[in-house]
Amino acid sequence: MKIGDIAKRTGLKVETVRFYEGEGLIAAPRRSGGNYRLYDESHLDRLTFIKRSRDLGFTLDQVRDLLRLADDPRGSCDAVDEMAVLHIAEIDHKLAGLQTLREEIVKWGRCDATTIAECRLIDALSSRLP
Amino acid sequence: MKIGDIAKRTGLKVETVRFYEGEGLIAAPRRSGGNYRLYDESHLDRLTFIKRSRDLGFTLDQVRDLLRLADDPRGSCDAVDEMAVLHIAEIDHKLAGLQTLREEIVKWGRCDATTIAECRLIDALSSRLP
DNA sequence: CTTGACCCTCTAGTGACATGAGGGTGCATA
DNA sequence: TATGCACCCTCATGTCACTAGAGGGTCAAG
Repeated sequence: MKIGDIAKRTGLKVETVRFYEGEGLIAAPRRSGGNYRLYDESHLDRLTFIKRSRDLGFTLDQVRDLLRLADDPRGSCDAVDEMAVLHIAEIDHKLAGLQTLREEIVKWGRCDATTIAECRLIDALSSRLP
Repeated sequence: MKIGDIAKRTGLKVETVRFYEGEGLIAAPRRSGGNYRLYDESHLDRLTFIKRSRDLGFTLDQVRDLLRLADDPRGSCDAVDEMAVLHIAEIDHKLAGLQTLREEIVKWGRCDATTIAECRLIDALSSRLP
């Protein structure tokens, strides 16, 4: 598999795959005569793991941790569990923040004024902080 | 007002205030004999506006637009309105994404396995993409 | 007169890539 | 054989919105 193929199969961009290699998240693959990267199924598995973890919102550092844990089949599952729980807490925090924010904006309602001078949105933004 | 005072009153960090000046979001204030920045109420207003906009999730470029609009009291309010609507749409998109993500993680349930080899979380992450 | 809180400029780092320059490879078609 | 085209390579730099640090200066209180 060339880098374009594996990118397509994982849903990553070509540049991102190279970036992950530079970051040490995946091993450098062998090269073709023309110096092209050649990947096999093990790379596909690893990149899939990374892609899914990233899609779930884990940072690259967290992905590094998950990979280390996943690489030891006899290790304990507890650490993974803990990461998931913490991650959910973070997501809930973000959800709450976005909800509040949405309500804030909706609260302005549609601005029926015609000029900026009477615009409620601009008004709300201009008001001094409490 | 010195930079520390205005930072406290706006809820911004000192470095952020200087950063906004460098970015041209606020005018450079006059200086004291000792080369300290000295701010007045107009700076306070503008920084408050920026801070509130940022808290609501607008990017600095959007803040720039909002400032330009706010600076013309006779201008039309429509553009501001449109930005708010677009912004809400973006927020809804993010909310939906986070919800899905949360469900994904919760779906794994608590991992009652003891070793990584049986861990459902690791399993879910390893599975090939559809 | 010294201490400590505050201020200054300038540079570099963060996360997770994206973009572009300037070139090489490999295969099909004219 | 030449040529076009899609794909690949490395290396450098840009993105966003700050944040941190080095190395210094200012100012009021005790």
